[in-house]
Amino acid sequence: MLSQKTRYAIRAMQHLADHYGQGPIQLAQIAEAQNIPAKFLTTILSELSRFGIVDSQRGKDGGYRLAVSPIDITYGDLIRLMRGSLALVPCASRFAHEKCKNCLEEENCRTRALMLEVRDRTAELLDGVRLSDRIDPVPAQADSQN
Amino acid sequence: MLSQKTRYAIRAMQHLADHYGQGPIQLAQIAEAQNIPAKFLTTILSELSRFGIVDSQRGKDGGYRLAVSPIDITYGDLIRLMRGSLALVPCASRFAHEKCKNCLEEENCRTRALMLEVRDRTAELLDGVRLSDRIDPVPAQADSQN
DNA sequence: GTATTCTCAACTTAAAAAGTTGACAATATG
DNA sequence: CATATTGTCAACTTTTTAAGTTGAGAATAC
Repeated sequence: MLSQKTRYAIRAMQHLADHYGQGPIQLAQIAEAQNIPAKFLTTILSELSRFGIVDSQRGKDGGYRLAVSPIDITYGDLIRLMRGSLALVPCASRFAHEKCKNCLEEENCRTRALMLEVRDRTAELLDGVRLSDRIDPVPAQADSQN
Repeated sequence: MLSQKTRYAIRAMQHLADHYGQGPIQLAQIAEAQNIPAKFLTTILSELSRFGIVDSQRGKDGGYRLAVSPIDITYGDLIRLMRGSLALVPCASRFAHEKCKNCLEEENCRTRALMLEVRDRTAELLDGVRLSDRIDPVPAQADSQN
């Protein structure tokens, strides 16, 4: 599962993408529109700013804007940035590879191949959609198979 | 990421699958072979036993065995059982659907469609591999793209 | 009846996530 | 330059979840 913080970050970035080219957007406005605790958003936006993916401006009429065109930011980028990896297990991460704690040797791991496949397919999907894309919302019934 | 507990559960189940039809396997043996803290494994196996997916037998020469043929248990099943869902966000879960906390309305969520796609592709992969399958281990270099 | 093995709720500890505080730094404007 | 506005950031608190342990008990075999 994505953390709440990651989800907030995604929504904040969507908000900035939706107002791309319209000058700086204030934190308070994003917080309100996206239903994110303002003080917490502070932490998140500063982080994104340190990552270089948003620019900030202080003082009156300051705020935040994307440092990059929304066409150049994928959901995969955001998730990797915030949570470090798209993989289900540390040893299946491509960018943040790590040995799984208490595991047997990777060479004879029974699930690593599968986990790598999952991570690759996930990446394919998440890297295929950009902040500039407006995705059609899913109608409510589409998901009531349970 | 999968929790440590889920990973332990998977390995324990693999161990039982590998010894399917050979009578009950003792917890201590699984713990040792799979490098899982024995006392913690106690909790995990009891849980799996309550789920009805393993059978247990007490007393001398007791132990655990799969309650179902390993051909009828997929990795998807195990992960769903242990962590409740395969999805990245609560609202994209098919079996444990839930509203995402602090989110906007699902009807105009910008990522739900994508998240549902990810969950479906993940499920397709994870439900396509069974405990009876021996997967070829991935050679160490295959993953060194970083 | 005793040794063995699983059961399970209650507990502890540790770690991560979520969120807040408050002092400070940059900028705009009068 | 004074002041209001807005972002910065490290330190902190609180809450939640994960990880693991304890110990008394119940079933079974011999």
